[in-house]
Order: sequence, then structure tokens, then C-alpha cells
Amino acid sequence: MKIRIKPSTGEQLFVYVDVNRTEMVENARKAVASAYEEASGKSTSIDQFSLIYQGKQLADGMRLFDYGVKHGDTFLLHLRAPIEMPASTPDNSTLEAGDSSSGSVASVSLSESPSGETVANDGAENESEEPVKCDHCDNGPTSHCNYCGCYYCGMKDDEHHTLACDECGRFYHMRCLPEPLTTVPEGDWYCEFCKTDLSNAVIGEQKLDLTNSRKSKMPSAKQKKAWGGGMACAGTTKTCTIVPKDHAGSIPGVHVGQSWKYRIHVSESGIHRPPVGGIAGSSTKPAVSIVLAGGYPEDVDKGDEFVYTGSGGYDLSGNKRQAKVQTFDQELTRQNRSLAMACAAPVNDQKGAVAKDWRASSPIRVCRSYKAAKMHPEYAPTEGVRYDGLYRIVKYWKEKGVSGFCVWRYLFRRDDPEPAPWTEEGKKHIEELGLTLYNPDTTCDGRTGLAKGSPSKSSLKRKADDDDDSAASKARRFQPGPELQELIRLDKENSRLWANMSESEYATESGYLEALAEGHLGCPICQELVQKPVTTPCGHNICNPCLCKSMDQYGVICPICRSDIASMGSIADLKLQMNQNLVTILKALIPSYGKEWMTPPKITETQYGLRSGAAVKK
DNA sequence: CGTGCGGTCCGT
DNA sequence: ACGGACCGCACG
Repeated sequence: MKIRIKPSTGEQLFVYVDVNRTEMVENARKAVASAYEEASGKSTSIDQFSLIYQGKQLADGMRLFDYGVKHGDTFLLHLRAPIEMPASTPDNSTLEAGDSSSGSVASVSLSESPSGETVANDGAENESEEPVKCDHCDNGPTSHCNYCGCYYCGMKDDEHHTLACDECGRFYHMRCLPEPLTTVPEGDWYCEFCKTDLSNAVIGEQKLDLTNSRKSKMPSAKQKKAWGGGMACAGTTKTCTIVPKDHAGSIPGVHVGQSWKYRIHVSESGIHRPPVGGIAGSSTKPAVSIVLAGGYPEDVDKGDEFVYTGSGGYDLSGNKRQAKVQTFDQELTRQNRSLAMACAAPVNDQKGAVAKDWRASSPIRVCRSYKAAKMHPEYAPTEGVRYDGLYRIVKYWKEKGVSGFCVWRYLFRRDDPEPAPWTEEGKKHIEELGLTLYNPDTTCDGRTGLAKGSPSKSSLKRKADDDDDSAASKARRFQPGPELQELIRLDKENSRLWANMSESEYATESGYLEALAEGHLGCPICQELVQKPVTTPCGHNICNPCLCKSMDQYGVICPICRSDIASMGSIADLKLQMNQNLVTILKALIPSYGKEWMTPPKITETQYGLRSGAAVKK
């Protein structure tokens, strides 16, 4: 997996390092040191810095997965000697006495200053009788806690003044900061993890006076989010792992009519993964999803059928989003070719092709963006991006576009059991399922797309079953049905997992699946949903191939908790194991599960010519 | 509206 | 590995 390293000095130098999730911290630091040296030209010794992940210093002797490190995570490279594993640093122990003021730090934390100003803790007069409960420690005055104490050293004293970050609310001793402060900054202050715009930051002792600047009078001055806090540059915080990224067809748990305000969340849902770009596909694989966003004048939309335009032909040099006119011919390469491959006919990059049987074309998930309303308001949503179901390509051809250059055009036809969102039936469907726009800017229940406090009609039906008060906030729940429960009972090896799952509440099926895939059934090695799962006696699930790799390197131990798993048999035995009960459950939850490695039926598969030699060469 | 600042995946 | 392509988002 790849992790991102950001120097705490504030310099705009990001280093990416490839490490194994099971790697020891000291080895990871070694890798970071050499990568950083190479990138910056400065020499770095691994004794001179530590790595900070979500506010915690990574301790030598631990492994990265002990901290829940995931692919793509960002680490702060902090120029201070690392801590050892078990004991606290001598530095910390000498400060142990600061308990009298400890509660005050916590009280500062939650005493919300309405103006959003920085709160400097200066001795705490209020609320000392009612210390706020910390979720991470026992509130003990002498215990270290990186959540209610200083995020760096964990101490709760205020000898060195504590600052609260105006973005994330975490606490920092002024002297523990990568750039230590000696005076309390005025106005908003953002910590290293939150400041991305130097105009919001306080550097050294110099604070930027923005009160009289031109900027302060512009509308953007009222913008509460720091730059980077919005969606213009948001990265994915999670990836859909319940199906592979080249999966064609619907995404389990996501229904026609679901919409998202931002493309990045469409990407996270698995519906359409590219954060920018209308076609998900590459030159060697059939396309699996597209977005209609009205970017091309040739597009024609009639709802159940539409003509989509390939990408390219526009000169986007010079930081353009979309050039005014097309200035060269589109080619049947990249995404355009992937669409051609999705059509049930051999690829022809000269004349295009017509599917012999359009229903044999591979299914493509289609989304419409509010931007498409410009041209075809009757079928586009008014806000965000909406999933409209599966379509198949009937034919594709090349023709002269409005600017005189060639464009590739694709005729799509709808083929989905769920009704289209613009139909009466579709609207009813959306209403019944309680689908709402997922918008992180407003209150919303997680990533499920279900807005809080918007009980759907059907929640009333269920109200009688609700034995507790807040029926509205628990508008709907998902738990597997009786047949599945029967299968779950058979998976005795994972009884603890399934007990956990049934104790928790999930608003939607996709929430349930996500919890499953991100939780116990996310393989710690490959980060995907477990494939050919092996369940250890310690209750962990790992892909068979990943376990094999791990055993070759680390021996017969569980890659997650490192406990001895020799009781399951020899390495050779283990390499053959698979929890078949779990496979059956997952197959029931996710129809496409395991199709890559499940032994295929003895029937000859239909060949659509998609990958036949004729389609490729020539 | 132009454009700065982004992300991810692909193809080299 | 790295730069280019791409039907984004937000600011000024």
C-alpha cells in the first residue's frame, strides 16, 4: 500500500512511500527517511524524526496495522525523536504532576465558543464540577490521552498553554507544535492536520492580520471551511470493496434514484469511480459506468434511450475544463474503446458496430448529473448526480460533430428491473425506499444517503414495531432476512462477527454491506473484501492467497493478531482452506461475489466476441 | 465566468 | 514511477 508523508515543517513537499501494512514502524521510518532524503535533498537520520498518524506517534516495535493504517493515509513527518514502545518518554514522566489543571483542558474542549475563536486555556474557572467525559480515556488526571490531552504528548497539563484547532477541535500544547508558539494566536487557528492554506495559518510567532485586507471584505472571508475543507479537492475517504472496480452491473445495496451532491461520493459508492471523467473504463476492458453531464453538444437524451458522445477531441491544455470547440477528431482509444468493448460486437474502430443482440452487451451503470438538465431537463436531476440504472449499448458509430470534427457516438438502451427515476413509478419507488440526496454539507446519516429526520412513509408502517422513542431518527433499518439468518447460523466460526453485526443498527443495506466489508471481512493484507476467505481460530478473516503470502514471510501466525494458528494445521493444510459457509453468505448478499475464482459451471460460456482475437488486433 | 487547486486512473 | 487526460469544485 502507498502512504503519503507530509513534513510537519509546513513545506509543500509530499512524499509517497510504498510499505506493507504488516511492516514494523522502524522499518517504515527507514523507508520514509530514504524517500524524504531523495525528495528534499536534505539528509535525515531515522533517529531524528517520528511518524505521526491521526495524532499518534507511531512507536517502534509496533506494526502499521496496529494503528489501523490504510492505503492512501497521510502521515506527518515530525522532527522529534521517536518514542519507544512500552514506556512513556522520560520527558513526559517529569511533567506527570500537572493534574490540578487537567480537567480544564477537557472543559475547554467542549465549551464551544460560538464565534469559533481559538480558545486558549488559562486556568479554567467554569464547568470544573462537570468534567466532560472523554471517549478515549478514563479522564484520569495522570493518564496520557491524545484526545482530551495534547495531541502530541498526551499530557493534560496546561503549563505550556493549550490551543484548540478551530477545524478539528483537537488540543495542542503550544510548545509541542512542530512550529512551537510562544504567544497565543488571535483569531482562528488551525493545526498541522487542518491547515492547508497558509493564509489561515500562524507561522512561528507571526500571525497574519487579515482584518483589514481586501480579502477580508470578500464573500469568501465568511467561508467557514478552510481551503481544502470543501469538496473541490476532497479525496476518497473510502473505497467500495464489495465488488471489484471493473464490476459490471448494479452495486448491491445501491438503488436506482439514489443521488449524491458530489462526484467524489458517487465514486466512493462504487457506482461511478472516476472522480472526474464521464466514462469508467480502459482500452482493454468493457466500460462499466458513465455520467451524463451535458459536456458534449452532440448528446441526445430520451430517457430510456440516449446517444452518448465519446471523450476527447477537445484541446484541454492550459488548465481548461472544457474547450469551446472541438479541434481534433476523437479516436476509438481509451475510454471510447472501452465503450465499444461493452457492445456485443467485435470492436471496429473505423465504422463502429451494431450489437447482434443488444441484451448481450454488457451492462453499464448510468448516472445523470444536474448539469445535463441544461440540455435535457426532463430526465436530469436538479441537484447532484443520480444513479439511473443499467443500460446497454445497442450500437456505436463515428460521425462529424457540430464543430466538423469526428466524434464517436453510442446508442444506449435502458435494461433495468428498477423503474426509471423520472417516471411516476420511479418516483414512488424512490419515495418508498426513502432515498434522498447524499449531501455532506447538511445533516445526513453517514454515507448511506439517508437524511436524518426525514422519515419516509414506510417508516410509519414500521412505527408499531419500534419499541423505543425515536422512530423518526431510525427511519429504516437493515438486517438480513430469515433465509440469510439461517446461513449465518451455519457460519459458526464467525459467530462473534455475526453477533456484532446483528447488535448494531444499519440504516440501509449498503450501510450493512459497507460495515461488513470495511470491518471484519476487509482483508488486512489486500484491503479488499476477503476472497477465498480463511477464518482463523482467533476469529479473523483473510483471503487465502494473502494468508499464504503472509505465512511464507512470517510463519504460521494470524496476520491480524499474530497469534499462533498452527492448530489449524500445517502451512500446506492451511493453503487449502476456505470457509465455505462464509462464501455462501457473501454470495447471497453480493450476487457477483467470488465469480473470479468460483469453479465455473460445466456449461460452455457464451462468447460475445468481446475478447476474441478479432476484436483486438488489426 | 476564468482558472487555481485538486483527485484518480491509465498508458507510457 | 510519472505525467497526461478528464462530463470537478470553489474562489475571486
